[in-house]
Amino acid sequence: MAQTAADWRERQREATRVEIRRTARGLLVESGPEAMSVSAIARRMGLSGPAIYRYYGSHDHLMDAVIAELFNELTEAIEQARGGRAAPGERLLAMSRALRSWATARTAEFRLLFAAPVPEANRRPDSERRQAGEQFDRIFLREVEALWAERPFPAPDLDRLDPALRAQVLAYTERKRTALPPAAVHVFLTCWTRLYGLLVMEALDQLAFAYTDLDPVFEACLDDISAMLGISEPR
Amino acid sequence: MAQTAADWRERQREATRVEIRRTARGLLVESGPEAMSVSAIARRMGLSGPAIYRYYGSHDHLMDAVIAELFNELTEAIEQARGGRAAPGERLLAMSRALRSWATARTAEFRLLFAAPVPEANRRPDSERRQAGEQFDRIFLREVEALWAERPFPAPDLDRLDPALRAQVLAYTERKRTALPPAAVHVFLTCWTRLYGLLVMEALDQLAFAYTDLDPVFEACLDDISAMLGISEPR
DNA sequence: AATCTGAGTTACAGGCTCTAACAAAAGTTA
DNA sequence: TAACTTTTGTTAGAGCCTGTAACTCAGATT
Repeated sequence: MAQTAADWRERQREATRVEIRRTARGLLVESGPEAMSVSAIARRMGLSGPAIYRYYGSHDHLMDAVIAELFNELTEAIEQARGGRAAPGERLLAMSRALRSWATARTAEFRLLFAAPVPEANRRPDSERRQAGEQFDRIFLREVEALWAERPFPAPDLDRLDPALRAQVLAYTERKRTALPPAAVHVFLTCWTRLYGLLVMEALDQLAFAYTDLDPVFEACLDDISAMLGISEPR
Repeated sequence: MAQTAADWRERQREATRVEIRRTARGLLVESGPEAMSVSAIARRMGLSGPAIYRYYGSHDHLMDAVIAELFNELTEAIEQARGGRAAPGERLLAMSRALRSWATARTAEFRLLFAAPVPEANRRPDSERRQAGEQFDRIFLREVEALWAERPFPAPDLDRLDPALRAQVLAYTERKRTALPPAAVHVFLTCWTRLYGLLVMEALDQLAFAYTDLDPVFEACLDDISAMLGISEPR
């Protein structure tokens, strides 16, 4: 089917949006998050400020778009790292390391994604940003499902959990429509929170009081997680 | 000794500074961190903007002062919660819960302290802010020292640690002049990072994707930590 | 009483977000 | 091709912000 002129205009429009986001990200990396101002982006693009508002209705909307794009990029990087290796355990470790590589190589971006308060906007279930975030979570969940399918790891009996916690784990299990039994979901969430927490603290420099090099700290965390998930790491 | 007029002036000055910080904090709680602008603070105090600069040289300096004050307040709240109970283990749990209570009751303030990138300023070892932060860390370390003295918890042999990690633990042990053996310091840091990470993630709403109520999650984390530190919790 | 100091003031420079009104470019149609 | 419509840019400006400069004025010192 031939392209209509409207299609072409729309493509032009999208190209400009891409350039706006690219410029914003350049400023982020060079000069920090507060440098991503509408004015500064426009200036760098050779436009005058208000022109940007033709493409993004507000600074917040622009930020959401940048964040969603980064989420997708990160997701892709991790899927790349997963590769086609046989053992799900190894894949999971590779993915975790890829996540951290991304976080340390792109600290400014990582902070934007994870080390900033999740704003109201992200609560809207239809927001592009939220979608991107959820897809990101999912790739880890899927991998743990594969791991469980291949060789179930020890999961504590749900009855031993605090009822309030159990209810939330059940709700999450339901929501995500995962094949994993709730007890395993609980283990997954525990691991995930731990990994995630460490990376966020690192990104915020909040661990500088004790550590200067977090490589071995992260590896120790991975050891813990491997133990919980019954992954025997080839040392 | 009688007070000189200069003393009185200095007291006035300090009183004004206190009011500035109090006003800033009010704005923080009511309208978020970005509401703590010099202008807004002055406006609310019935002053004109530049007056504030007589008391704090820049917005950043003012923020540092607010943060240092909050650190001290938090430290005091935790020392309060420690109380005089006999068992160091119970004291540690009480302190941890007090920390979380403070974090959840005063989310905006907690975010300011822990969930924002540690700026350069905090690297200056003489900064009031850094001092306050270090004193905060110390109270937990001191308590673990007491715990260790009373009943040493199992600590893994240092030789089993990654050399890079071991070096950092040794350096930290040295720096803090603690009586704790390095192996125990490592356990302490692991526990602390875990607790800390969970609270920061909660404060940033980064766990909302899975949990709505973090009370039981936190308690589960405390269970883990108790196990590592050999604290038998009375259930 | 004259002077000095410190705390406040206004004015302003330069940044930001975002709206309003207008100009120019580009595509559409008679 | 000429006239019309839509889209994309422009400038002007309101109203925030941080921070500096220059001024006023009250209170303490000499």
